[in-house]
Amino acid sequence: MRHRAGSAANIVPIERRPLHDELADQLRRAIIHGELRPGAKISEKDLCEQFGVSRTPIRETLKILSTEGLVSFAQNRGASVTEVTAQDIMDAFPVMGALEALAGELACANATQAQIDRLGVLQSKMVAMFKRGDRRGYFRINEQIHQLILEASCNSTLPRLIRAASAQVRRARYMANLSNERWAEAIEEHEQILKAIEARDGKLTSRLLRNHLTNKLEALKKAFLEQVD
Amino acid sequence: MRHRAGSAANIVPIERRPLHDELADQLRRAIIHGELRPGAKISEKDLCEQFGVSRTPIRETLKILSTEGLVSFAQNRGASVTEVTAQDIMDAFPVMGALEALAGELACANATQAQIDRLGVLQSKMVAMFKRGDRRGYFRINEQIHQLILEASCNSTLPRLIRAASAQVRRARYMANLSNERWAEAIEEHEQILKAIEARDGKLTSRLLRNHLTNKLEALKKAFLEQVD
DNA sequence: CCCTGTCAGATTGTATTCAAAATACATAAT
DNA sequence: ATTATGTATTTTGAATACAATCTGACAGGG
Repeated sequence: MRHRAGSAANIVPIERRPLHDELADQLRRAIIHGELRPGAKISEKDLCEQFGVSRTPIRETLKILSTEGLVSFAQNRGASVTEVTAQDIMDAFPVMGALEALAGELACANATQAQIDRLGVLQSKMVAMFKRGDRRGYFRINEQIHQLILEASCNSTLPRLIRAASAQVRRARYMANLSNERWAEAIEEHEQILKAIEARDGKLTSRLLRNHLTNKLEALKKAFLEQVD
Repeated sequence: MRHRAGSAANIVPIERRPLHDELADQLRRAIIHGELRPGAKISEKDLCEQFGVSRTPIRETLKILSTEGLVSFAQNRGASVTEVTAQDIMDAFPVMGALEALAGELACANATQAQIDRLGVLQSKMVAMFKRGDRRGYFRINEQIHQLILEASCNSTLPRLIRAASAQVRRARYMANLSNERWAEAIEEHEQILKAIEARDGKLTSRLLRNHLTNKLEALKKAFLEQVD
């Protein structure tokens, strides 16, 4: 627990985030989930009406998302959701792979035992989700695992970068379904990764994570080819 | 020549960049060069007066730099130049190393022969700068080389990410001087990297680039320890 | 003397307004 | 009919205006 205020229970620090922050989260989510389609024009006026705010925070938000690569600007012609070609998505995977591999390697060196234990717990939860066939739950735990590895890496640069790269990869998830075979494979890969981290074998962890991303991409390619509807 | 307008000579498309673009470039440079010190408060009003623009584009610019990690915001307390601890800078190097290594590996697979030839030319120029003792010129060519490798990698995600990571690394350059010994070493390393790319040996290129960054960091650490003034 | 509370001034966050450019539409010319 | 030109409308880019929050000084009480 981070804050303590007297003996009162459930005192939680009130937080009032700036509008651009809140807006960025919502728009980011909408883009990643595909609710805003690639290439779709983003009208500032429309957004103002939807969110009930003025153009200033909207414009600041769009600048942020633009830097993150989710939104593109055309001179005097406003913003649009960045188009992603299949190539763009494929490009994102090796980069993500390199970064996650590094995170894993560093985590082997820097993780606390508590963090490694927690990884084990999450892994079990994830397997439970798999057995239950709960895809949404699986993805949630999966993200928590990657997040924990990231934290354990104790590197201040990685989070920002991975965040910047992951958006495209996460977009991909919403464009093609996870096949059952691939799902089982992924679970198995995670099992190995966990073992490698527990053994604090940096090189192995690194290689496994890179392969994990490569396999993810291969599965995605296949799913795309089959899903020509 | 990209445009042709009748027979008139030297007709060049006029370009008017948005203010936030121009501003971002200038502020980014100022921060990287250390003209704006880490931790320094950034007053919007002051910037308005300095640049002769209103607060709107200034604020958009600050949001951009904030996403890039160069500027930090405190709730209702405005922006300041992001503090970098020695640890932060050290953290940036392995990340940068992983990304550059990937860029090199991909470049080996995807570079055109023309690009590789051009790398050779740049390498010669860089050696010339070294022999002349022209540090500024050296850094300029050095950046062009890394830029070219990046282009040759034909990956759409890498440029944005490397850009995001490189700022910290480039900041470091302005905080400690390049020793003559390290300079000579770096030239030699570049020579090897070039050879590996010419041989299109992806694995080797990758390893050399990662080491290059590691050595850069080691040299930096040493320079810092000596420079206790 | 230190702590607390209040208030003026300054600064940031957001809304509104003004200006410039792009699009849409109507009209004229070939 | 089709292209080109001129005008109106819309939308973006930037500036200004207003509101909320913070800073710091100072007064009064413990």
